[in-house]
Amino acid sequence: METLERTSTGAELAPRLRLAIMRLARILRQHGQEGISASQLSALVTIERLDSVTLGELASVEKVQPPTMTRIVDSLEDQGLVRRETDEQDRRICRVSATTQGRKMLDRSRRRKTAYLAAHLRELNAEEVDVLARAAELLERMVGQP
Amino acid sequence: METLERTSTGAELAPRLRLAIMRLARILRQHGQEGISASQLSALVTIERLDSVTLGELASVEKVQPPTMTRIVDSLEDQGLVRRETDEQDRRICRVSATTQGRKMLDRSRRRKTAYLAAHLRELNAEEVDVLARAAELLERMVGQP
DNA sequence: TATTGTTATACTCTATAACTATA
DNA sequence: TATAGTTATAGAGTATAACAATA
Repeated sequence: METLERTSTGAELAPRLRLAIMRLARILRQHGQEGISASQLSALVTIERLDSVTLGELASVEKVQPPTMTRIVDSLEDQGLVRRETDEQDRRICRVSATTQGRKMLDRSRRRKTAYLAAHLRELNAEEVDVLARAAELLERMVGQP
Repeated sequence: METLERTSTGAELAPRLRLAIMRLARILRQHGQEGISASQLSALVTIERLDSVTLGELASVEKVQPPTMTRIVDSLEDQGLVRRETDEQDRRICRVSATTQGRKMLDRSRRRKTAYLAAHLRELNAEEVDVLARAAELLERMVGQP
């Protein structure tokens, strides 16, 4: 053996991985496009996840100011994708949840992105799919997913 | 052995991979932030890559309309990050290239994203880094990189 | 006359400041 | 008086339509 295993812990890997991830994400974003804007879609995802979330929480999670979230929720509500409800204990608070129609739209958007990815995964052999499956686990750990 | 290897070619993998990629990309975007807007940064990346690119090509690659690209290049030029030059053969054409300062800004932005990723890669063992290195190759192939 | 890029104008998305309703 | 959300207003960013310069 000429040398030990390269002890690189990502110094060369990081820039390549970064570029590939960013490009793939951009492609997936384009394929997920429904009729709604990126910020509306993002908010809808969060609304479904946190269900019955207050407008303030929502603004904070989505990193926009409350007036902006008021507008976003307005337009989602106009499109029948979410529902506003006044909190019964504290009537200043407004809770937002996804309608059935909103959930369906999310499903469609996800399915399109997934379909794009799946189509490309089909071109790989079993061993390569396995590598990506293990990579997915590692990436999930990295972004703090359960 | 109870069953054959699952012959899944990504049907279960695709949604997980999609989610992990999108989240990581979002985190990296936040870490790369310099003082310029996302569309300015994106255009600058393309300008550096295609060097001496015409404004029309640039608009087409970045998927914006020419007037929008005129604005973006205006502001990049005001900040000293790119340079406009009139084509000598055809004086209708305007060619754009990155200045030294523009390239430095790209380097900084990339270094920050890379540093974030590298920090997380350091928490992995050699075998896991290897899995991600192989995954990077596969993702590169998937997004059509050389 | 056709093509490349720019200017004029309008619409969307976002923010800050001021306001309303409730606690 | 303090808090949750909304309305008013202004600044980016983008698009389409009209224009200028060049081929």
